[in-house]
Amino acid sequence: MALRFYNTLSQRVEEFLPARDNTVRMYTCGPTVYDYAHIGNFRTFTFLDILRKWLRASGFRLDHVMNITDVDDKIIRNAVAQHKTLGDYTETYTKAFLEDCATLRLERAERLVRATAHIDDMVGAIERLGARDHTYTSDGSVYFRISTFPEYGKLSHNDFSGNLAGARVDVDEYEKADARDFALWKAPKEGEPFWPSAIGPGRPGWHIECSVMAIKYLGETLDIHAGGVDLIFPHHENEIAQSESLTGKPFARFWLHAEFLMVEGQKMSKSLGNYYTLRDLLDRGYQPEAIRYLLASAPYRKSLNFTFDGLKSSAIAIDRLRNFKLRLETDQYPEGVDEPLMARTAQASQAFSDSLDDDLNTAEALAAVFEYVRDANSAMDSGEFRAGNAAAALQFLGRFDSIFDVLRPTVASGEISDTEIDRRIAERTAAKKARNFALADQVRDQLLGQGIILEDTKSGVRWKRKSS
RNA sequence: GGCGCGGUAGCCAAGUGGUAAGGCAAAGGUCUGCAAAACCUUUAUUCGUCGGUUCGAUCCCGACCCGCGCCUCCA
Repeated sequence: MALRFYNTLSQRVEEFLPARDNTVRMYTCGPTVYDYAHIGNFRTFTFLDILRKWLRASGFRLDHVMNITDVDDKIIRNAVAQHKTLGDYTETYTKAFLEDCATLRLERAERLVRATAHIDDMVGAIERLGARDHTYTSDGSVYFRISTFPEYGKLSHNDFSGNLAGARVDVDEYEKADARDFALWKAPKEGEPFWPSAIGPGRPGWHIECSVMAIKYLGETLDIHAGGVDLIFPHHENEIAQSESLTGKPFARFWLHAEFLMVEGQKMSKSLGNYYTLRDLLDRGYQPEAIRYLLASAPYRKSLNFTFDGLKSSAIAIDRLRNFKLRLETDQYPEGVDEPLMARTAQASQAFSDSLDDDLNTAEALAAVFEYVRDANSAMDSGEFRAGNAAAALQFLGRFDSIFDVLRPTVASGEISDTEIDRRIAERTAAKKARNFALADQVRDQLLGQGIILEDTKSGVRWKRKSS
């Protein structure tokens, strides 16, 4: 089945292929580094990670650019308040963001680009827009005049044609000709940092960085542009207006947007006390893999209800998969293959792919995996399972984990070593042989106290590190 | 008000015009020195409400109720 995505622009599911040379040129809106990122942010970034991995699994090469917005009103406000330079202030949160991404096993984009490293490019683009009469200057700030872009609203499917004439009362401190016009370049206010430039001193507006950096690195038409649904308007709409006014070409072929995350059935907000950063959850003892699993388990276009129950369920679900893998690796199977079981594995693998091909239906893909796990466990219990089946099952599990990436435990430093564990297990096995079950149980309990779970099986003892 | 998304078992959550995936939780059972793991059985005659189309609707249409997002910088 062919890969297809829901395209916000067309409001339909469309088959996806990159425009040229099998490389997907993708731009995604990264964080504004004024604070630690919260789990709502990571819902979107986890979706992007699954997207990346599935695109590669589908045989495409990736050229993915993600921006770091390191200049904006909040950053300036906080940096000024803390008597820090912009760079010093944003470095802290940029670093924190990259650490958080690593914790959640989110792949790094091929290129991470910072807005402040592209000021000249932005100024140049604003000048070119000015040369084509798309801009005007007011009080030293430069604005994009949206009445010069008739298609404005095509992404968010808003009809602005009736609103353009009568400008509303402006709540902004800046003077705009029309309420919908947006700033390309903002004149500095008292005490604010600014860049000198051919269009006067100031700093870039929010939207221009994405247009400029995307076009610079990926060309005039992207294959995919993605982000959270809240960016559809005005951010992405404005990007389209700028970019297409600049190039005369469609800015992006596919627009993908992740729905919002709820917390315990309510919207996440600081005032409700249900606002969590990744660090908050780790401090409470939740595993990164469980967080990743929960964020990835619902399809990206549905809002996801993030609950602490769900986090616990996710950890247990991961354990089920890890147990399965451990069993495949440690049990002894007779040589050969059972053909019906091979067919079952192939069928499950196909179902997994079909689900992800279908606009990244992760919930359905997981169902395919779990149904298979049950069937394979049954086959192992009944003795039908052969060595060849185990190899095929491990391969399928590997495919699953190359996308979901939750099977590898996050091991804390300072834990008991593998060799020490093996030594203790040998002790216990000897005790069991002597029918000294009291000693055997004592060893098992001691190991459990150190986070090691032992399991007696027909093929011998196997162990695993406790995950929750 | 405009645009968009959603309301499916105790919780999370897929899905299809033909009779409800999966995970977690709960109960019982098999296996086991005891555990653990695994497996089996049970748990929505029903998919927000009310109408309509249809031989048949959770899935299509209409109305209504509820929740969420965007509508000037929030993923």
